[in-house]
Amino acid sequence: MPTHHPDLDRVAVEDVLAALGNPVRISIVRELAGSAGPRSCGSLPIEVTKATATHHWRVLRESGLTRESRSGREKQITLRTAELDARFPGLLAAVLAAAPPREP
Amino acid sequence: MPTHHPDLDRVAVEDVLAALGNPVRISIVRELAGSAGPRSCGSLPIEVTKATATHHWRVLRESGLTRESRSGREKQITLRTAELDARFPGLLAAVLAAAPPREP
DNA sequence: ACGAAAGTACGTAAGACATCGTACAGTACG
DNA sequence: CGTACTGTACGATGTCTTACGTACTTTCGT
Repeated sequence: MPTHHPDLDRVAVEDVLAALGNPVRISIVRELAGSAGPRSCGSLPIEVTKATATHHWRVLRESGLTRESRSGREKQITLRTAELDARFPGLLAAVLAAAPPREP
Repeated sequence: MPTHHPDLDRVAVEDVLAALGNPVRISIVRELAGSAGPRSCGSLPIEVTKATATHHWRVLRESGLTRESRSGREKQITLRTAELDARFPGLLAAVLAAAPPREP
């Protein structure tokens, strides 16, 4: 079964938002956005176990945010930046531009 | 205990996204955005029971998306549009501009 | 004062979600 | 070939979410 990547035209914005509405996943997305181009999964700074990471990668992929591919034993993951901006103009940029919350 | 509205500077973007990542809530937000100004809760087209609606209104309020007030026995609810745009520039606009998914 | 209306509080149930450990599969390298 | 490495599959578990019914509070009309 080849890995499935949804057609963005069929994705609802609330599903993208739900995928982004998780601290682990948004940190992955920020990391991917920080380095234009594919990134090997192993190089992502992740604070959960491998099994949990796999789960989050799948949620991101199924929501249409990322694209996955395989090279050797490593998985590569990319943000679908251009496609996302065509489907939801300005959304990803606005999310990525968000300043962190004030602490106290 | 007066109703609490968070200071948006202390809100993390992923919490706003999580609040928006639900079909009932995003439809409330779209409705509020469609009519600039406060809206009485009873006038919102909602497809859940009153108890569930109360739950969603609270999630929206606690995430910083809406402001609530009381007039008589009716509750008024507003989108914190300007504040949100100052804290997360372009985010709400991008979300609201999203086209619905293609059906088939 | 009484009854209807608008929400809320509370308890509860079903389902989704995040997380992990362990076992497994595929690939690379010696 | 055997071992190490990368990630997946599966199953378990605890927590969070969504949803509801019912009972209650407050407020408005009459």
